[in-house]
Amino acid sequence: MSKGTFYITTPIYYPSDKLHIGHAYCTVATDTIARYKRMCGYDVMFLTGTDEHGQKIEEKAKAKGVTPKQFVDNIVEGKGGILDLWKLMNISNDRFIRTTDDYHVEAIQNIFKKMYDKGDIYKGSYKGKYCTPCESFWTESQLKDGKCPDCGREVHDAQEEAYFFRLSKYADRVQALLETPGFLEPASRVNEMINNFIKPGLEDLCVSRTTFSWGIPVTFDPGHVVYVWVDALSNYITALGYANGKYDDFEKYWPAVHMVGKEIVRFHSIIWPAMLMSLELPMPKKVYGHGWLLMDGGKMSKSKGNVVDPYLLSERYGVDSLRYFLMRDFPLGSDGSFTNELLINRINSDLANDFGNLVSRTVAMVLKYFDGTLPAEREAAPVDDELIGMAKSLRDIYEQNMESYLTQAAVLEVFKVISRANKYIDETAPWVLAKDDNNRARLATVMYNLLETIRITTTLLQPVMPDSCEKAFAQIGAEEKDKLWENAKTFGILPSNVTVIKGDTLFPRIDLEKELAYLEELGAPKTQPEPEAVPDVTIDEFAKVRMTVCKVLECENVKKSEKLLRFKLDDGSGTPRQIFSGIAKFYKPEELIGKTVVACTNLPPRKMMGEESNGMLLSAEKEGVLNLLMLDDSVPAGSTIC
RNA sequence: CGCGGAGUGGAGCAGUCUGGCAGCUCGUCGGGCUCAUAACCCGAAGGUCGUAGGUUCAAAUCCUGCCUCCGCAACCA
Repeated sequence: MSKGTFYITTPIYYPSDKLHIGHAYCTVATDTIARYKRMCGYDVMFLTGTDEHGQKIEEKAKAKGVTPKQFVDNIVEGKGGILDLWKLMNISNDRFIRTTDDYHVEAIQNIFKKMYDKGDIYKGSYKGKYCTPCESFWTESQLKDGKCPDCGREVHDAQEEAYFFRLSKYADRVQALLETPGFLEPASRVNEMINNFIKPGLEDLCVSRTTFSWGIPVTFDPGHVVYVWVDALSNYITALGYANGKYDDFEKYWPAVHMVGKEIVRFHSIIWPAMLMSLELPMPKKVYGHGWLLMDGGKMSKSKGNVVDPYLLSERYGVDSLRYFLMRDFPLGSDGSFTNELLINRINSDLANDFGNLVSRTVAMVLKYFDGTLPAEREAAPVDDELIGMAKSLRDIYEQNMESYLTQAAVLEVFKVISRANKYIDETAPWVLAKDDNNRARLATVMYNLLETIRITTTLLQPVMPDSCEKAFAQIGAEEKDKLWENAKTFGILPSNVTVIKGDTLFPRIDLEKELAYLEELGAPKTQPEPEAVPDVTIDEFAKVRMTVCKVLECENVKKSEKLLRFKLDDGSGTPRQIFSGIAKFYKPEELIGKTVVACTNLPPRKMMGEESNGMLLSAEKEGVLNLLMLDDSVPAGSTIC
């Protein structure tokens, strides 16, 4: 029965925070494809996991006063954590990899060594470009006007050593791979990758760090830890047992289909293939860059307070409803906007009104007219043909779409048939047939055709809504064999004397107004990041901050920047001080000239839009609106705040 | 001239490659039905396809300019 193996992966997520609906979207899409492939008879390996190393987690853990491992353990395995979320959302991953797992660590060390021995990883010594305050080093091309891209300060020749991967060596082969039809989808990403990254020239990639320790140590050079690329991307092969003894599935499942967000297409379609080339392994079968869910037209982000909690939505409206919405409303390859209203409308119209209600009314009629069990007699009519025809041809259309990762279109086709079935009920008017006993055979035929249509559509909806389909099957009296893919293109699989069973409402209707009000109320506090505990500051620490009263001498917009204003200030020192401030949205430059403002003047200089900013103007902020702190003009420039 | 995406009835989208009566879902209005989850079925209204020009017998579709929105990048100390 097995058609062979199929290996599909999600990205491994970075557990520095709770996951949001965007992560859930990607994972549900991958899960749907994995379930579809299993249904078709493939031996599927579906992998997801977490990428747990790196500076950011090290810092977050430190701020919380726990070890990095404790920190990620809590986010991954803790209550309401990532594992809980995937369990709740019915994600059918076969394996879950954490980059802190022993076998992965071991494998990475082996892989690193292997690439080093081959000469594809070499120890580099910089000509320069180290930023001491940031403790970061940069490649020549990363520098902004020759200065640190992070803080804008001067960099100096660094004697820092680091390991590099010869990415440049594989540029031509990577380009050829990118141009291979079907490798990177949607195809529009191909040009983006080639134009932005390949054509300007690939530079060798720094693959080790010495500036933080939360990572996998380089075995032959303590002090270095493996940086994200090798560590994270390799998960796709280490999870199969490559270069480690934990599993032995590499030969069986590799190569993979990688589902990734469009922001990380670059790493998966350029760096990862180059690494595989170095390891002399086969290329991934496909990299699919899916779009993003946008909130009210904008990107989802914590700072915008528009992060949607998949946990909350799943629990309130049902996992399958959420899964269905994600697969139905968004074309996989492009962005889509997420709103609560769309979600609820979709659940009501498609799931409650069309699908759920079809099952409900059909089962109710079989119960009412035949006490639940159909008699064997049949009487066909021409009106049956269109419905039966659509139901029989549905599987092929569905398959075609699913094979092209057009999950949205596949689901849409299923619902066309569901709609047709609802129309069929009107056309045949079973309640009229039921009035005359002579119509028994005809009535039974109508009921049977409906049950069969439900069986086929439910079969095909299983990858998206596994639990609900199970419930629907139970109601129409389907047995295991009736749920199979092999039987989804045949009409007449249910026994002619099938018995239906009344069940609970599959998808209860949702009161739109009420729920929107509820979500809004809940959303406000819920989407705000938990207020970080504000640590106490000693008077000594506070005294370190030097705040100086300044008069605005000049103020102008910075060209090509929508946020920045450039200020020349009289800080009482005699030489004008230049400060940039991101308040262009709230003030016109001319209205600020001559005003008395306050600046923090002992911050290190910072490079902004190519120029130096020497300090920070103080503003009052609430809900994203900034008000520049202005003093009475009688306060002289150069006064300090104390 | 940094890179890219998008502007189509009230909302969300398809159609643009390969010109040929402007389509889908939701919403609104009218009707039908009573098996069903106030559901289902039928019908109607509603669009100068962002804008200005060009090519053509014919443009949402091809070409040129412009406007607006969004994402990346940058930046928001």
